[in-house]
Amino acid sequence: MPELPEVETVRRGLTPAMEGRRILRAEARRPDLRFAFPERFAERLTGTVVERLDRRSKYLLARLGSGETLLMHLGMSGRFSVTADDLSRQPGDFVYAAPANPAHDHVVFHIEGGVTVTYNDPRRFGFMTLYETDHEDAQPYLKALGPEPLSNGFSEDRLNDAFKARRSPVKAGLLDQSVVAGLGNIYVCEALWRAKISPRRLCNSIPGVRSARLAPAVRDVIAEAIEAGGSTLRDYAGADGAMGYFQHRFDVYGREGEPCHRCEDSRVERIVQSGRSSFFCPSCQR
DNA sequence: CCGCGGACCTGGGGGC
DNA sequence: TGCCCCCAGGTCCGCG
Repeated sequence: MPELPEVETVRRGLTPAMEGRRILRAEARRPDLRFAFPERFAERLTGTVVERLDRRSKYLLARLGSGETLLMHLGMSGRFSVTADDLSRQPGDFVYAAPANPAHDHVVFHIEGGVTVTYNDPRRFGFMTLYETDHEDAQPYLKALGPEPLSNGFSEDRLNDAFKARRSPVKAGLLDQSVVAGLGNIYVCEALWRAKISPRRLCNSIPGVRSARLAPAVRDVIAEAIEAGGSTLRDYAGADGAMGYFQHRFDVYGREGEPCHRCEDSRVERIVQSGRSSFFCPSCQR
């Protein structure tokens, strides 16, 4: 579920349920997700107001009145559901259906106004932690992140700098969160298709004409995916947490054996790179 | 320092 | 129907 566009979609969905509201009670129903929860986790959340809900890369950052930030990562299978007494009455408000298996409801926030936000994560690759907001520069998960793909910090020049001395395949280069933050397997495959670059091509051969195609391809696919996710918020109820409808616009991801959308005489191939599937058109991606 | 493979978990789908 | 293997949107750690 969660690359940058999905996490941004979740952020927008959770905002009306959480922002400006007090957490009356928090429950951690087990001692850990991927990692142990921090000391007194539930107690530190209880009674504080969520002043703002931010996102950095694939991390959700709840700014708390206590001076701490609650950092949340959805891993591979993390989902939030929201139930509310009154939220669903407002246009644009956001209510997720309850997830399928309550055995994996690991964290529950009881929020003022009759709102309940539940974190469900079957695989438990997600995690949550708390840190002093004033010390965010030292936060280990955030410290090494590269620029947001939609920010001014991400550009053709940025790719040139990051890739010129790098010998790994560009697929791995774009998955490196210190190069550009927030891409995952799907959007890397899609961006490389748009830029007509083979996932096997080495990073150090990207600077130049290919960076000039790749930077806008990354930006465009992320922006379009956010747009697609945002426009289908209300359809999430009862469905997979954050797919939006961008899945119907994939050009290569999950399309092994199907025709390339650019060259009709060629079919999408799947290869494995660093243990993960890469989908690409061997004809137009070089 | 870099790059890769394995580990961490559970569930769904396909093949037999 | 049951079982087994493969696959999955992420990240960290240890090895070479």
